[in-house]
Parts: sequence; structure tokens; C-alpha cells
Amino acid sequence: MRIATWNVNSVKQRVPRLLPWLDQRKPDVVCLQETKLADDAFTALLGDELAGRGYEVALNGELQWNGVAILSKVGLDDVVVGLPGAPGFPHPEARAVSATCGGIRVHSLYVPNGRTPDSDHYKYKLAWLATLRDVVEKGPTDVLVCGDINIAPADADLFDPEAYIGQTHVTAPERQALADLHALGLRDVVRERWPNERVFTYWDYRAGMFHKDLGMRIDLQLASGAVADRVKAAWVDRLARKGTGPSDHAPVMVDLDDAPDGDIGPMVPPPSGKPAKKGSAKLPQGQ
DNA sequence: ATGTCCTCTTTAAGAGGA
Repeated sequence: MRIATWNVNSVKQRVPRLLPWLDQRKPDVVCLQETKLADDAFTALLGDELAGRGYEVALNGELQWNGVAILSKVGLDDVVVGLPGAPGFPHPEARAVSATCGGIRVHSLYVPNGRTPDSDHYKYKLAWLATLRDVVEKGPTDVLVCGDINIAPADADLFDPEAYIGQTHVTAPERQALADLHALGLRDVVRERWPNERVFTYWDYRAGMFHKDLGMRIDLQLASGAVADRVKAAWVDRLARKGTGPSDHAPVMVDLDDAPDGDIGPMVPPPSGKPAKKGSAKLPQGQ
């Protein structure tokens, strides 16, 4: 079974990249974030295309921002829209949907960005993450927490740790929230597979950041123990960030149990991938 | 280079968000 998570930064804009990618990689389960589309518009846009490829669809979208989805070829049961008990900002936002797919409780999450550490949005982010922890703790044992988590787990997940001092995504409380998920038994399966390599999932559109491989690893798949033990491959589909009209995020891919039907593509990082180290570029502001 | 992309709206240039 192949599971992917991808922040597409508008599914409407990404259709010319999403559909060929589905046909190439043939993931069994796809978690999408930042669909930026209301549910009825999503269904009108992609319902037939996805059904034709064998996917059932669970949606939690809104008009303009946010928006998450799960596509599944291996069952889509007990769908929960939203994260029960999560705070809003101030109103509830479309940042979570979960379902049982192939016996695993799969969460597609778009964690609040946090903006700046002194902001109300940052407090919202931490409260939202605390709710996530509680939901996972009370949920089924076999679980995959997937999505744009908006936390770089360690300094190795940044192109230049010094550029992020004082920024969100790296603060101790955010990393503690991630540690609290690990304390429930969740494992970062991509980092386990590539313990010492440079692995990013997001590169700012500006200033040639992707071309220079100046990015962050903020999109994760966190697997409970029995699921993590089934992982045969885990990588970042960097090709999806290249070419015309890409998202600013690349898909994170995990294969369980057996060889996939779809192309695996060049696994990222390549064997020569080096750990992130201090770079000379500045962090583009305003992200 | 405050450098890009995507959203919306007083629909055509600006504002907000990432």
C-alpha cells in the first residue's frame, strides 16, 4: 500500500500536475492539503476524474483558504470531518479530515502556520496541536498522521538553522508538540529511512530557493509502531516540485508491505544527499 | 531584490496569506 501526502497549494491550480502524478505514482491513499476549494466545487472539478481512477474521496474544504482531503482506493470508512475539540481562529477552519483506509486510521492535516511566535495565531497553533495529540491518543492504535505539520522537527530539516532563529516552525513549544506525538508512539518514517541526509519537502517560490535546494522539511508522515514496522520505502517526490506550475511543496511518499504498482521515481534524497548546513541565503520574508 | 504564487475583490490593481 502506497500512502502520499501533498500540500498542493490550490487543487484547482494544480489539476494539470495532480492527475498525471496520480497516474504515474498510483498511490493507494492520498492526503491533500491547501485545496482552497469548497466541497461542492471540489467534487465538480475532480469527482469524475478521481472516481474513474478508483478513488473514494473525503473532503473538508472551504471557500478560499485551507482545505484538506483524503483520496483512497483501499476503503474510506468512518470519515471524521475536522478535528473534534480543536479551536478555531476564531471560527473553525478546514484543517483536518480522517478516515480508516486499509485498516489504518489516516489523518490529513494542515496545521496552522503560526505566523510569528508573538502572535495569537501561534497560540492557536499550539492549542490545535494539543487537541491533535488528544485525538490521536483516544483513537485507533494503527494510525498515520499525515500532512503539512508546519514544524521542522530538527535543525537538520532546515537549509540554514540560523535563518530561522526567532521564526515559527522551529520554536521549542512547537517541537515539544511534535515530541508529544512521538510520546504516543508515532514515528517519523521518512527521517528513519534517511537519518543523515538532506531532505526537504517545501521550498519557497521566491529567490530560486528550490533550484538552490534551500528548503525545509515540514510535511511529515508519522506512523504508529505496527504501521512503521511495515514501511518498505519512504521518500520525497521531488520531481513534483519541478517543471511548470508546481506547488511549493513536494509529496511525501510511504510504501507499506510490498512493491508498488506505480513508478517509484528517483528516491529523494539521492545517495549523495548531504545534511543541511549553514547557507548564505536569507530567508524570504512574509511566508 | 520586499525576489513568487495563489486567493479574493470595489474586475484590474491591490491586499492578505503563505
